[in-house]
Amino acid sequence: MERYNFLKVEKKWQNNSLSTSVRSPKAKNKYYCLEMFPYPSGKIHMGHVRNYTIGDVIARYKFLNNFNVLHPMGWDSFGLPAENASKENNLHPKEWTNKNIKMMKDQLKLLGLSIDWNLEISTCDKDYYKHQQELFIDFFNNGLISRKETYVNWDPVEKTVLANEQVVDGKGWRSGALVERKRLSQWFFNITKFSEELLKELETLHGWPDRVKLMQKNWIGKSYGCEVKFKINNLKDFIKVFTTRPDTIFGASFIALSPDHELSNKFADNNDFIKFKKLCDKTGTTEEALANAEKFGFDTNLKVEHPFIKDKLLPVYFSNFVLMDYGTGAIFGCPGHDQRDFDFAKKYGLDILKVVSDGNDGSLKEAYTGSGKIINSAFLNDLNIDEAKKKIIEEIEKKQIGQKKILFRLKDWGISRQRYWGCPIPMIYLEDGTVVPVEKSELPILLPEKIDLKSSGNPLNNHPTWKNTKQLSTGKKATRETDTLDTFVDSSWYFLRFCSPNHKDSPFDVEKVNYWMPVDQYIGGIEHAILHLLYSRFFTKGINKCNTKIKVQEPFKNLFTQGMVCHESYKDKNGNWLYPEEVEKTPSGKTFKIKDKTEVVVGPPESMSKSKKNTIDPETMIKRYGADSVRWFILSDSPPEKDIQWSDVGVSSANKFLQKIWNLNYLIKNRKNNKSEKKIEENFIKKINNFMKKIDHSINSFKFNVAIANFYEVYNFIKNNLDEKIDNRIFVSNIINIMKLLIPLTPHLAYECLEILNAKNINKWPEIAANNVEEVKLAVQINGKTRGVIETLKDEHKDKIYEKILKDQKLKKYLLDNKIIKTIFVKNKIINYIIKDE
RNA sequence: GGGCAAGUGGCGGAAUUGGUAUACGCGCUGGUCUUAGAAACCAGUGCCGCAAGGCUUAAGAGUUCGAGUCUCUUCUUGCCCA
Repeated sequence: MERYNFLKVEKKWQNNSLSTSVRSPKAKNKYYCLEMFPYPSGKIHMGHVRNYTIGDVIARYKFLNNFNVLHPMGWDSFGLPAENASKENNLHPKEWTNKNIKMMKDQLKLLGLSIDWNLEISTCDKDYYKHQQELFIDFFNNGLISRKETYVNWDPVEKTVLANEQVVDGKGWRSGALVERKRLSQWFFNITKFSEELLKELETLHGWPDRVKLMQKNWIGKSYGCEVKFKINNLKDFIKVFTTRPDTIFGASFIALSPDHELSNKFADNNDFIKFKKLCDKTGTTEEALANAEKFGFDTNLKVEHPFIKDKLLPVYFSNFVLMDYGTGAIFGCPGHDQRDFDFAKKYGLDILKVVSDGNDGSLKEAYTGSGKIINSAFLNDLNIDEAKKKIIEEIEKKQIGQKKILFRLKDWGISRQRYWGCPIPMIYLEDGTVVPVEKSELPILLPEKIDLKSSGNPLNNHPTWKNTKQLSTGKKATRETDTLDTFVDSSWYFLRFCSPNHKDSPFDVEKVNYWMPVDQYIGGIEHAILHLLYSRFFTKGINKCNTKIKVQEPFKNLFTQGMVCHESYKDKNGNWLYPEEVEKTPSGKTFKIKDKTEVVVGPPESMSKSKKNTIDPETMIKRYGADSVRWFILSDSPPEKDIQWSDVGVSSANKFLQKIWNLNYLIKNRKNNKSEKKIEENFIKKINNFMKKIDHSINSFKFNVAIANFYEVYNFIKNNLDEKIDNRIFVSNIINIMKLLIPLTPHLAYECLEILNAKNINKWPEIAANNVEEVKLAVQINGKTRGVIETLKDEHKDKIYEKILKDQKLKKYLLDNKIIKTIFVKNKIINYIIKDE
């Protein structure tokens, strides 16, 4: 017997269109299978392997089930790492990126994926970003883009603006630097115009995990509240505040304004205020940063009148925890029932009033935000919170000092980045100050080839000539926008471009988009649950608005979020991280460094990351065990939505099992034609069909680990039946069916085995009989406890079953010695006798 | 602090959705083969017990003829939001 040569076989099938294409244009139904495209960092990692293997299983499964499958791949190839790499080794970002793409593509090909490489796109390619610029102009002309001067999160290390969601714990997500507030003029996508739609249509996404929908819902954050005007004492002016807790208005003890509130103009020359404002700039702009930061304020010495308590005056402060772009930039502070207000009141010695009963009589040690009856609030007393909200809003509206208001937490999407390696924004500034888009005929606005990335500041702005231009229609002098687009823009429409990636005149061929979209199955990491998916939904809606011929409303019909690939980490005695290949384990469980035999500290399994060196290189594994083994292992060990722990033993045993399948195939090929016996054959066919049903069901419902368990079972079954009295033609044809089921998981091995068995119509999922069960195993329970199992015919009557049970030595004693009070009978499943001692 | 998941052998995990708990794999134990090891093959493997049998799905209660699955309480872990 020849040993399975995966190197030879995998190469063979990776170059055979029978096994690489999943397109069948004549098929009745289409299926768009998409995995999140990678950033070309240089090498694929195990996360990619998992993501793309899952996608490949689905694409192949659908193809074999007679779908015309679109399964493309591309590169999210703009972004900062290319600039950093360029600084380090003097390689132009474009060259660095394209070199990485080439390497990663070669690696992906080793996995044997059914990707249609003719559709490949790269977002840094001018043929891609040209169309992105066109979409930008369309969005601009349709009022979906605006320019606003706002405070932004400024990353002082990367010297760029960060979106709120790129700020984690007050630090830049990539650099880790403390984020500062800076006032800048920025381009924004007006995603908030779709707040209501983005929220509402979540309900139509039945194929999305609930938790992703919930995360988006919370992110959009619709809240009902109310605006109230507080009259400034001795002045005619009002301060308009927004609150989601109008029910606590009787507990108000101060007004807090954002440092950017319009009233701040009055203090522009006040040195103390300027100092205070500088201090505020050190706090970030995220809600989280504001909540955690120490609260401080600046007393305006102004007072406002309480609208419902006669003669009560409230002090007005500027404070660092109120955001200008949420609500009106002003709040009333109710220290008793909001922790931030509580902290502030403590610091400045302001009143802390209780207006919602917490069930205790004593004073509050922290803000009480739970439910309870309203107290100390005149006409609101004894109402619960919701009733009080309704009542007070009525009163506020009656007094004409405010009204009910719906507010969203979602903010417009700032897209300006002060970087070189991104899509140029196709806008120009005329000398008279007007800002207009360039003519579409001028597109693409190309990035300059020569660029200085080593000086600080915005590289395009530093460029000697690039920004100088003229308005095409008038010939007027103009300056180009020198910011580039956030790379999240690039990935917000690539799934649409894949439908017609080579379409020249416009971003997409409408007919093809309407045929392929929506994506039937989108697969990627949970880390994109909010941003990428929300932006993509926004883009689809925006495109819809600009081009009414596009029919798609929601881009991703079904979403699957796979778990991470984890590995334990290793540290030597000096605290340096070690790669797994630098350590060795003794059978007793000790781990030591191979180099000097010193002991190593083993950390818990965590997501693979370069910084912790707990990575396993996919290419090394593929070369050692074969792509099929790697695919098999990564599918087998855990359900795909959960984290998986990488295990060398696991891949190795996957490899052993695939060798066993190969050996079995060889045995079948050379099997002698035994005398056949009809009953045995029928039973064999029935059993195989049951296995096929299980496997089909498992793959179809994304339970790949279960599918693989089913394969082990059917393997054991076939192996034990090799010498049975089964005609060889029947034997082989059934095995061929099983091998076909193997195609989605381990395509190379499966195609090779099928070829050896002379299978016909290889790319067709076998027919699986719906229900061929004639005999069933029925559990026999006594008082709810299972006491045995009997075989019965399907749908057999319970009296017959009773007769059968009486023939069973073990079971009959329970029934004959006792009185049966009741019988619960569930057809083909259980029979339960309730008995009583006699 | 709030919300959402989840908790099953030594380990990864299964359970057709309220109906035989622990499938399948890893590991381990014994055996065959081998000069030896690796590989391969065979057998065993939830716990207690010689056995008959009993117990067991984080802990406790409840609903039900019947609960890993449904309800409540508690504990633990993870994720998201503050």
